[in-house]
Amino acid sequence: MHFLPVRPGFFVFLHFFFDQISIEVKRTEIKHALLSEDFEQEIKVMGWVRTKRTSKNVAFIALNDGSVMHDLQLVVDLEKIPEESLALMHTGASVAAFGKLIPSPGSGQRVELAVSSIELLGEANPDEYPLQPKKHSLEFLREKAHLRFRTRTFSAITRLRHAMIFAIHKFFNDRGFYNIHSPIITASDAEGAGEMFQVTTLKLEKLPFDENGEIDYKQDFFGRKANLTVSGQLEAELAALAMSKVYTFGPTFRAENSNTSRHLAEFWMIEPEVAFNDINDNMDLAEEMLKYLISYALENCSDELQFLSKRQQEEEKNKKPEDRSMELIEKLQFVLAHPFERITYTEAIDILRNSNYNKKGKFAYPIEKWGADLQSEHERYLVEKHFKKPVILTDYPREIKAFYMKQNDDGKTVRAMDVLFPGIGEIIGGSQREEVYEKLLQRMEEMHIPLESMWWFLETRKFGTVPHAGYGLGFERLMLFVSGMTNIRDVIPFPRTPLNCEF
RNA sequence: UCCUCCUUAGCUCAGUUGGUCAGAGCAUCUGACUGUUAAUCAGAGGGUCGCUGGUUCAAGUCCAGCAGGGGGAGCCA
Repeated sequence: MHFLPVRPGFFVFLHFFFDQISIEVKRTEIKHALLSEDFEQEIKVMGWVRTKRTSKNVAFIALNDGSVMHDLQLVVDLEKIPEESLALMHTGASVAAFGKLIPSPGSGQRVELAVSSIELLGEANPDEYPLQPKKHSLEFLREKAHLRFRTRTFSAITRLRHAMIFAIHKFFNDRGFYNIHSPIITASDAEGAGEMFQVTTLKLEKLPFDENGEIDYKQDFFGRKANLTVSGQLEAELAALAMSKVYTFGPTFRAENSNTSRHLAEFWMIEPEVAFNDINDNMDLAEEMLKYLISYALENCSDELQFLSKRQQEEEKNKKPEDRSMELIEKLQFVLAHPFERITYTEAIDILRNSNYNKKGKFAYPIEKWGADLQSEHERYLVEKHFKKPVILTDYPREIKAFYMKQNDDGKTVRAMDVLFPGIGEIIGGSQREEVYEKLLQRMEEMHIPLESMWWFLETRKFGTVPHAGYGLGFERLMLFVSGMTNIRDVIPFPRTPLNCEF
């Protein structure tokens, strides 16, 4: 808590000489003011006006500075401070207020600030300022991404997002993991994780060509073709095969033309990679991590979760009761209370094939034979209808999974692992990795992975190879689940999607 | 990229089978008001109904194209 380093009397003296109250006194954050028991010292708060209500003798300003969910109520006695001086303090204006905290006689807040002086820092012309003290659509706010931090919803999400970022680092740090900064720019285009953004300093309007008429990348910045990373996994593997337990947490770029509420062209991914871990250790780690993060949110962001829960219920009140989500906090506690269901792809196919949904033809893609990739509707059925809790699917057919996954002895499946969450779908994708040089090489050749650019990856299997496993967690998908939001563009400050790079 | 829906005042939305259909709430301004909680009450201003064509005596209302946005699918995290 920061209170004035001076006695009240001295401050009045100061204030007499310095009309600008913003200069001499340290600002008290609203978060701290709301918890304060000190009703003697005068404090200064600064923030943005949420609403202003005026009556004959008194005016109320709800002030927020982003430090906490709640606003501080400023009470202005209009006999001491003329109403004209409040005229420009509309919603969105920035204000510095000075006064003593007092216990609030009104309901709705414990304390409020009895304003002794107040100063407009920056006006927000209501004819132009687009945000109002009312509900705006999330679509509208996406087009006002520069201002949407000012809304309760986005300030709540921003604080929650920070808490989750912090909790991820804490989780891994507490368990002896090392954070690895995997490269953002890579020359390998072999991950097979999707279309890549190319990085170049070549002049696009004047490309250099070689004798074969091909673009001459020898003249490019790196002397070769380069891209933004689609995954830090391969580099994390290199680190894990020396440091044992590592994780990356960095931006990831996919140039897919994906237009869904679950995909971004730029997103943040957490990729732990652990030497000596097998697929079961991998599942344990994933489940422990997700539960840790959820309980961290429950313990540290209860105001935000309560607000987001109310927001979600308000949003869904027009839905049929059976289509409504489980209440947010209840949903999070439910996930904590139950072990994730762990089944193999083969078992999942059997469940789906024998389901009433399949027999009644309710699937757009009926389950017929083993080997087909599961559609979203199938994953949703397993998670939301059949098991009604998170599900970890393992041992997928090797034909539908990446080259680096550990091959099972059956010759048909690999030790892949997808964690499926209700409403989100795949929140984690991972696997035990193929550590046997010959098997990895063979699989890379079969899948036409360019070996010459992956020599370094292969060498880790040549020198001191060990079993290891890891996975990728889509950070924004975690945010969707924890916040109860439904569009991934609303849980990242500045979403990057096809045709959208405004802010 | 495919399917589907939407685009009316600053914001959220009503506008029934094409014919007083240019409306409401919030916001803004004016006034009232006992300390309010997205305050309340009364009044005022505010829109070439996304854009471009077409059908019709007549088009927010029907048709076509374009633009922007939503939801679903695929790709995946």
